[in-house]
Amino acid sequence: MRGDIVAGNGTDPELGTRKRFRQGQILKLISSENISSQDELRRRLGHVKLQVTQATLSRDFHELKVVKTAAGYKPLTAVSEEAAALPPLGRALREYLLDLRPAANLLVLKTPPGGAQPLAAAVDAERMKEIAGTIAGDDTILVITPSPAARALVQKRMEELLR
Amino acid sequence: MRGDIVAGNGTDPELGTRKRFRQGQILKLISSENISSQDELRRRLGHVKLQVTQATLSRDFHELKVVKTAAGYKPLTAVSEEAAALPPLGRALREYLLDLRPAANLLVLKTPPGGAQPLAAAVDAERMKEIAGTIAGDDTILVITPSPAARALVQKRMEELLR
DNA sequence: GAAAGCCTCGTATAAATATGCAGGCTTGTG
DNA sequence: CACAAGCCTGCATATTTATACGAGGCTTTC
Repeated sequence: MRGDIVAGNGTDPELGTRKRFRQGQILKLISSENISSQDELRRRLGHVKLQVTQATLSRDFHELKVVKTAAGYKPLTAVSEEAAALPPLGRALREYLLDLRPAANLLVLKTPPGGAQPLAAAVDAERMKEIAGTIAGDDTILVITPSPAARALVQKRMEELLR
Repeated sequence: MRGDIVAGNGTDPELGTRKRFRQGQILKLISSENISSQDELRRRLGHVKLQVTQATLSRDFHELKVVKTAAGYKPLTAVSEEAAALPPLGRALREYLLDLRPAANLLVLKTPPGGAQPLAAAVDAERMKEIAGTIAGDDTILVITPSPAARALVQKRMEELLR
């Protein structure tokens, strides 16, 4: 027996209308203004005659699939959810690469112990035509290209993937 | 003078290498396993000989633009960031629509007071060929279509946008 | 029309995340 | 070498978010 004044469906003429309206306002506010917390949003909604608690907004965000990003709250559509994942090689490089050294037509990649095999596999999987082949030990990979020019190209691509 | 044992750059052979490696592992872990908090992630990283605090992971997430979604942590690429926004009509409907009533070849939309004009503008902007025209008052919009069939189509589309 | 099932939502609080501060590294620079 | 600057990070804690619980309203069912 803690709460006293409770809401129910409030003054709803139709079922769930208040909620839907509020969620619409939420989407509008987060896309226009720069809101930095659910509590701030709660205060803004007050201006529009919508009184709710932070808890409700947390639930709304969940339903609307709104996430908090460095640049404010964003609705996450099905589309954008899929797009979220690094390409294999990019991920492998980030994961394992410690050093990348050019040597004429060769590229020497250093990894932590045991990292060479998996990273080499990712490089191979990329099937870059500039790569003649790879040899991987325990913490070192030799990437062999036909020429220094090709090597430069491969190197550039890897550096971009690391960004 | 609170902390005693502090990390600095640790055993880094190269500057910032440890950090990069850790961030790679983070991306790998969050994409494969189902991690539900930064602290859980911290424990997982322990298995791979990476000792860090939750605070550091929070900072890593920020740098990697990783956000927390209902379905785990996701890296937010530039691409997916753009995709985040509802189409105008969908947003307007969510924002204003209280009720949607069919009537022969007409569709009556109810909004909160003052909502009719903006919503009607969004409907007009959509330029659906099944819509002959709209008339908006203060809290009601009349959408006029040539036939009941066209009306059904428009209605269906709006309901989908609301879903 | 009472019971059961469902929503929606507030309260209180637990859980998760972000951050101010300080210290250890490393890298210049005079 | 001493000193300053910049980084990465831990610690402690402030801030933010999620949730267990229960209330009240609505609808459906017998």
